[in-house]
Amino acid sequence: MSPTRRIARVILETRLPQLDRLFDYEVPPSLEVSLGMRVKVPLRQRKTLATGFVVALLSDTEHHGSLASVSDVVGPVSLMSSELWELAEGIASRQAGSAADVLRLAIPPRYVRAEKKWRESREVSGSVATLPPPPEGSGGYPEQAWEKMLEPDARSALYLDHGVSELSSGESVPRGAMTVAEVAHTALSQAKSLVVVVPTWRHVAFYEAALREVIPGESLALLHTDMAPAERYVEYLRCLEGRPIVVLGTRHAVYAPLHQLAGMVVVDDTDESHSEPLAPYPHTRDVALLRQKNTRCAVVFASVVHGLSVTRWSEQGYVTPVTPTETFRARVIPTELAAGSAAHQAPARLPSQAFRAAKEALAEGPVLIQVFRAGFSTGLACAECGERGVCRACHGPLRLMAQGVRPHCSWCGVPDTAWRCEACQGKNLVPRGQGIGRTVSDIGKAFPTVPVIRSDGENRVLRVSSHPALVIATRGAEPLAEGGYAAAVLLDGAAMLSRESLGALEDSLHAWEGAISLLRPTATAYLADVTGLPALAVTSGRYEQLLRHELGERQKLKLPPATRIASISGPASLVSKAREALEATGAISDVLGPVETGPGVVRIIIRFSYAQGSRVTGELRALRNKLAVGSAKGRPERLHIVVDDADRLDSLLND
DNA sequence: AAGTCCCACGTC
DNA sequence: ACGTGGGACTTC
Repeated sequence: MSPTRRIARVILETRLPQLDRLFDYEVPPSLEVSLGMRVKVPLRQRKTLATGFVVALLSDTEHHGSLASVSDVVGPVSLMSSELWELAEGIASRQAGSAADVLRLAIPPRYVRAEKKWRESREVSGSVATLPPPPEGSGGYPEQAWEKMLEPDARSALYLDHGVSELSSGESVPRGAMTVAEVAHTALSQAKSLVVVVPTWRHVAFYEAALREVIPGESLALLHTDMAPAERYVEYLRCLEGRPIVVLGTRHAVYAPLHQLAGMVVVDDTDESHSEPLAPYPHTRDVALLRQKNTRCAVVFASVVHGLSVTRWSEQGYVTPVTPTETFRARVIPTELAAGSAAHQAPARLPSQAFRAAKEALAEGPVLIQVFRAGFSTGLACAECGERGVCRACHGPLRLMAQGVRPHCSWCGVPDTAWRCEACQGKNLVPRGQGIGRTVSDIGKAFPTVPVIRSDGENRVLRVSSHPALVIATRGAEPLAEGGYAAAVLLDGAAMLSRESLGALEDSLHAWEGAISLLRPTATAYLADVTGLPALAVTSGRYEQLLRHELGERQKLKLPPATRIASISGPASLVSKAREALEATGAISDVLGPVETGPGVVRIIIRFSYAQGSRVTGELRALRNKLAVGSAKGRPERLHIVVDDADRLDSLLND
């Protein structure tokens, strides 16, 4: 045996759980193979070729038996750093999924022509961008706030300030985007890189404009899902060049391969777009946190109002709040709908006080009307007060499995025979959530002389001028008004809050505070049909008490994020095997279900503590890999596992 | 996924 | 005694 044996340890790019481990291959002398390269390797009887990434280069193997050889190199670029490999492995374990699936999210598909072009241009230009001086600080934050936030190992909850900033081009951006741009400038001035992860295309548009205002174009890379795949690949390659760079993008950007990484800024982490829709369903928040832990860089959660996860970390002292010292917040007035209205059946109408105020404000400029439109699942609510109907045993959502049948809990499957509303003791459950979309045309008719601008998911409007107009937008699609809106009316509050999702409260707070942040300092927002603690919180702009209260409730009811949770579904035999194995470890708190979700397919939900988290998900990953069977005919049988994503869990119930 | 091995069951 | 069809098993 030659002493200079070269062995490549490879993670295969395959979706098969049973191949979610490493394979060693001999490297033939004819091949230039380096760490992180994509290679072609023979698999099973040398008849099929698979691709994979080189995880390690070794001089020996632990494999007993002969090794096959790497057949070829796919491109001479090291696409996967050791850091990325470590991250992918960690996320796979955390989500009980395959490392290869995580790498598929992190590394864009290859485009040979784009890659060639990039390599040629790289040899020619080695230009170094000069950083302009820092922007005239919008101020408002403590001295050295950004330097402290970017220190190694720092974890922060940055409260973005309200308002609209105007760029030199005349375009408007949210002031928070300028704040983040200042942080980016600080990172570059330290010759380090920064990742800015935003939820949607809309955010990319605003943050790109803000960043271009303060940093050179060569120092900015974009990685978002709406761009052409070849372009995305080139941007990924630019990250690998090693020069300090700011990467702006949607959730996949959190994996951007960067050498001198100062930190990651995660914007609006409660936005549902941060939750990955592909297996193993990692959330940007969790990826960012693990990457922070692995590399000891900084992480910043930035938002106008924070959600339950960040609040929980803040309570525990795990993240440090960074708040503006001087800021403004528009006035908020809660208004009630006509007496006796029931949110679950009546279409939301404009409260008379808000109607009058909107009419007046329209003389001064644009008025925003925020509506909540559909997208939420059918469910049950108390006929008397509209409170959502939940199972008394586990607090899962109640559903009517068929017409005229007793409601069943869709988490634990137990029928609820004598339901009582926790809020008002009402006895009747009714379906809810109809007719909200109609509001839009009703309101338009009430203001016949003003232009009406609609902005929603399909019809995206980014900006409106300062001229009077009625801007009706669904939550999250609010255009930016030049100079800020003259007033805002926040409708459908009750429907948003009673939505049958665990994220309802966070979403609502975020939607409201986001809309309020778009107002002029002198303007007023009218919050319709919301009462109690939420109304108090929004009116005062102080959310801590409400969020702490909600966290306390979640603790009592054993709901995330106070506890960890995983849904396991698949063929009944596999699910019960997994259940037995998990119960035998003694590491899980309880099991809900099984519930039959299809012919022969069942689902259980397990709950477990954070302390036992890595043990449970690690075990779950091993079980999934072990129980996966490939059969030539019929669909391969495997477990489908969703970890910690209560909202995805809700949507799975609708399938 | 897909080829290989192996054992149970069937037929003469 | 010999075929064959379907499961389980393995993939460096």
